[in-house]
Amino acid sequence: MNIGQAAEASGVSAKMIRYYESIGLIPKTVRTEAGYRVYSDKDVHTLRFIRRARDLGFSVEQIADLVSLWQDRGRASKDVKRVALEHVETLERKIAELQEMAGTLKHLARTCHGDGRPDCPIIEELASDAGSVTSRPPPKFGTLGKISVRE
Amino acid sequence: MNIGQAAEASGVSAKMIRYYESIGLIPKTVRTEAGYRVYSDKDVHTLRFIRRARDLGFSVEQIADLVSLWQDRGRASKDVKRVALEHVETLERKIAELQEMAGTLKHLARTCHGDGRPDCPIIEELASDAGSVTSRPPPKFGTLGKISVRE
DNA sequence: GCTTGACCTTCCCATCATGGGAAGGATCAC
DNA sequence: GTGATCCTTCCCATGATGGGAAGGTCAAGC
Repeated sequence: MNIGQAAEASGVSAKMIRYYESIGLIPKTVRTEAGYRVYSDKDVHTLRFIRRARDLGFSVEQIADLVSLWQDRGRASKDVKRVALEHVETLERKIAELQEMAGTLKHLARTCHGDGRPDCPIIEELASDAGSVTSRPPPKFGTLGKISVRE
Repeated sequence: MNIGQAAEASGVSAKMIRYYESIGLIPKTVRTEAGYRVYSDKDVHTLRFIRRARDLGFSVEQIADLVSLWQDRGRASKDVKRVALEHVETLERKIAELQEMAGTLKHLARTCHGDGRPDCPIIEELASDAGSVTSRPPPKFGTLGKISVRE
């Protein structure tokens, strides 16, 4: 099977399959004489595993752990559980951070007329001289990076 | 005031101040003869405004809107409110997405012994042949990008 | 006046996962 | 054999941020 079919079957784009190969997440495939990558059903299975883990928000690094645990038949389930629960914690920290942003904004928006007049508590809060706009200001040297909410 | 002092006073790093200037979010500053950027208290005020908006998760693009609304004394508060509420919606979509991931994982983790034995529902779910791991699979051609949960 | 350290400048690189696209070769269906 | 569709590699872009190098500037202390 060529890369396009493997992509179709696994839900991982051809571009990403090549990328995963380049960073060593998946091994280099067999090639045809012409240099085309060739995939087996087993490879597709692995790719699907990876896609599911991505859908759950695991980083490529964590996925590498998960894949090797998956392929280690003697693994201890606690090792898998640990990876999963650590990720849950990360997710929950992010959720809390986003919720604080959304909460602050909703509160400000509630107090804003939202009509044709110029006075607006939202702008005023952003422009205020006081410390921080969030209740717990993001620690300058904290462990949490900026949250990305790009679409 | 030099860039370092402006950074200190505003909470925006010197690196980011230069970046914001380079992309046109803030205007080019006056320079000393030696080429050093010079900032006024008003500039610092603007930078602090920007930092607060960043803390609330607004993108640089949205911040550009907010800054120009801020500086437009005749703005309609509804224009500010719209930007804010659109961002709240984005935040809430992200929150829901992260919550779904966390929920799925917590459920799987609950059913995993987490001991020395190898059998693990988490891995099994990732490796399963069924469709998607999340209840509503991320639409392949949807409007929502991948969620970033990097730290 | 000269040295030293702290500051500033620009420029390039890295992140992380992903896609776009170009240039060129391979394969396949007709 | 020809055109369409695939594949290859390579480079670039995203978004906000930091790291760091190479070199210029400035102020304080001697």
